[in-house]
Amino acid sequence: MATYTTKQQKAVLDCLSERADSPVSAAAIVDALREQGEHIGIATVYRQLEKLERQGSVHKVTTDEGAYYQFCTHGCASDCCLFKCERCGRIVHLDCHQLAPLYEHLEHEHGFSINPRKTMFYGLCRECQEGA
Amino acid sequence: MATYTTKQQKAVLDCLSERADSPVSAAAIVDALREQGEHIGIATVYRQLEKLERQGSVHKVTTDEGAYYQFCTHGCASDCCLFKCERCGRIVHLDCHQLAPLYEHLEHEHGFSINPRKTMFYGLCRECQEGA
DNA sequence: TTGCGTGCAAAGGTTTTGCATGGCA
DNA sequence: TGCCATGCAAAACCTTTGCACGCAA
Repeated sequence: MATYTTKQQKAVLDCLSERADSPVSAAAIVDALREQGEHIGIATVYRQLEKLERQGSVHKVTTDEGAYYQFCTHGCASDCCLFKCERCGRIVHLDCHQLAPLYEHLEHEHGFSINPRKTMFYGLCRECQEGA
Repeated sequence: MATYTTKQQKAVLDCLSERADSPVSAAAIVDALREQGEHIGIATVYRQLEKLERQGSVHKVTTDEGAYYQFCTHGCASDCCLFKCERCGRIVHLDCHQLAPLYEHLEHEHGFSINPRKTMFYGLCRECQEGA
């Protein structure tokens, strides 16, 4: 199956790569592109996101507020995860050298091989803890 | 505000407690109760789940396939998390003594206080790894 | 009897799908 | 020119809400 390069395709990918490492929702992509004067149907955005996810350029992460997509610059090695603040809703990409040994332990002792790209920690970020 | 004890309320709670520690969707609760001959509207189930969540007897967890609710027998201390297999969809409650030090590290070194009740690891369970 | 809880249906939000048209190769 | 990609609208889900009625206290 051949695959064409369209301007919509490029627009979605550009939009994500400009926001590398910060997850964006499909609706936010449509809004961002509209501000640049590009009108793209949300169905197209979803279809492009699915395609980008299949080819591995973009990661889909699921939260308590719907799906987010992120263009990942680094290789998403075994020492990262995602964190979402339950108060402010911010999602951050968290790198921590202590994750790798944990993931290894979970794999060898518990039989679960972890996908760091989707793994999501919930809690409160520093700012929201202070404000609480 | 007074609160009444209804048979629907009891049915939802019983259904969850029979499946303690394994997350169940709202639709699954309706189905399970129907099999017992109890017809309960899904709106009622959602309303009961919300109430149970507010009073802390039930935890709501969000996955890539919608919300699940679980009756938690133990205190959900700082050494647990949830794991969902990306292949078979099974969700398990994972207790691991290595989680507590990680959560502490994330709190003190990264400023994120973790909520183990909602934190969700994704990956492959042992069975699905072998079958892959 | 009072008013909370229920059921049904409708509404809301997000994501997917069908179909005719547009545009890349 | 072929056929993949797009856009729009409709459909499909999941979850919430409105409203009249039922039922616990």
